[in-house]
Amino acid sequence: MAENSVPVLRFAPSPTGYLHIGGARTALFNWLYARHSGGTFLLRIEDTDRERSTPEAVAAIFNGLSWMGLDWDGEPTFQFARVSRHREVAEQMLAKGQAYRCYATPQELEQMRAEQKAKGLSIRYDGRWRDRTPGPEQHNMPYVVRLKAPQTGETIVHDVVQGSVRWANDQLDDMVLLRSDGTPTYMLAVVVDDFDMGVTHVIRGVDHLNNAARQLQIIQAMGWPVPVYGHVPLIHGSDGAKLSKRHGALAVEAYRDMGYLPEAMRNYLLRLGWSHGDDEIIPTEKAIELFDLAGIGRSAARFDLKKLESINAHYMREMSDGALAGETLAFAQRIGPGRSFDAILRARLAAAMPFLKPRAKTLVELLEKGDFLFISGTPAIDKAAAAALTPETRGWLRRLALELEGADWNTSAIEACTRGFAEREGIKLGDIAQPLRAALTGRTASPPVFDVLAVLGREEALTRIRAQGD
RNA sequence: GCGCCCUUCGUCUAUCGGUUAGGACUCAAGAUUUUCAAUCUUGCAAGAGGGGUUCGACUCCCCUAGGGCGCGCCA
Repeated sequence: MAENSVPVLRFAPSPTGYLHIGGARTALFNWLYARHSGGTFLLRIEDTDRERSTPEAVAAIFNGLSWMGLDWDGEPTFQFARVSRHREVAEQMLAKGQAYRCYATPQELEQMRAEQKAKGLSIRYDGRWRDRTPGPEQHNMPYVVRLKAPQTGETIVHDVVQGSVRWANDQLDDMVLLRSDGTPTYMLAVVVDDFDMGVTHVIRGVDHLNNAARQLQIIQAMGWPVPVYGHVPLIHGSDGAKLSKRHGALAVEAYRDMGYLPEAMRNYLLRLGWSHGDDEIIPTEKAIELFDLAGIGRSAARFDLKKLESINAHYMREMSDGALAGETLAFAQRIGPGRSFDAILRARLAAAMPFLKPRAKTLVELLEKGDFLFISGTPAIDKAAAAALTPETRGWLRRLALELEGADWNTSAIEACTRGFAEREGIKLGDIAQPLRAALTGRTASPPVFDVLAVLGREEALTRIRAQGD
């Protein structure tokens, strides 16, 4: 194991779809460890499956990682561009007798598997061409190159999260290295690329644990250094089943559009499977400082939107008013193209932020709760708010507006004025506060009314109150 | 079917043989309050089952059950 060198980590997704939650966490762990250890974080696009790889998916991966704030070092590697190198390694193995040509046809193999299944045997290649020399009838026939894997003994993967996992070699068959069209398989490509890129730590999902054994056999055949392996548990849906489309949002960009902050996402994903004592809120900077491979747990975690929400709410409250306002506006413009905000609206939002942000768990909710800020004139009055506007309360509003005209326009002055009004009218503050809130926001729940008055400004506020005054 | 992995409150987790099994989310109650939040306080809630090992097991071993992953000329 390359212990003395600077760690080289990589994230190697195949571009066949969006960047999903599980991939994002794998990328996060790799990134955190690289940043923690002063190592390198590389990105490799595994696009050897020409059928399923798309440029859109490549873009989605770039965008997803960028949104997550996971920056990679150097230019991304595209695996397909390296096929000749992969082939070269396969040829070397062939020359050294560590691989062999197999002329079995797909149909033949299919039949073999069917027979194995019928007999209740485990399904694996039976090595029919392992020690067979091709005869004249094989001349010009298509063949694949297979690894001549050891048949006795065992292959042991020393994994930093799973421990030492061992397979009896007779459980592992001779895998295909080169397809009949001369292109490399994933197993070969991964090993060759990791070696060429100097990858020292392979951190990925447990779904690759079995692959690690097979890849290790190739590495051993080539006499290459063995990377440190770490196979992290998968993320499941809230029902405990494998995360799939029926669980709804899988793409990280979907969470961006639901109004989650990348920092919150990082914190949440980090805690899914990794812990540091009782720490829950771990900002990225702290995470880089603390992250270690030893802290990764072994069991699968369920995705819990409520907790993500809670963490997101925390980071929103922590963010400075100006920064959050900027974030919110940018978000609003992205999800609602064409929506623009003039300087007055921007200023209003920033001013309202201190009492708006503790009331929202996502940017979407923030925008929704603050919608009364973005309109000019009378807000739409909802049903409950309408009930607060009776002939009697409308009368109060009309008279209050008169008094407010002369008040200083800041929260405490407005409050003092209103309290004085209530006292003179012989009513409780709450009696006037609710109709006032209804007139200003169209709702019965809102930030403190006096703050709303202050933020809206004298003109706008009085217009709304007068509109509801009888 | 075969191989490998996993199993502490509903969820994420702490515990690295000796704790009243801790924290967080959720939920409930209370405090605060012009509403709703935020905040604070309190509460509900867990070692899958069965065997061992040990003076003593959530922790170590075995079995069972449940769940997951893999078994392609996909990655």
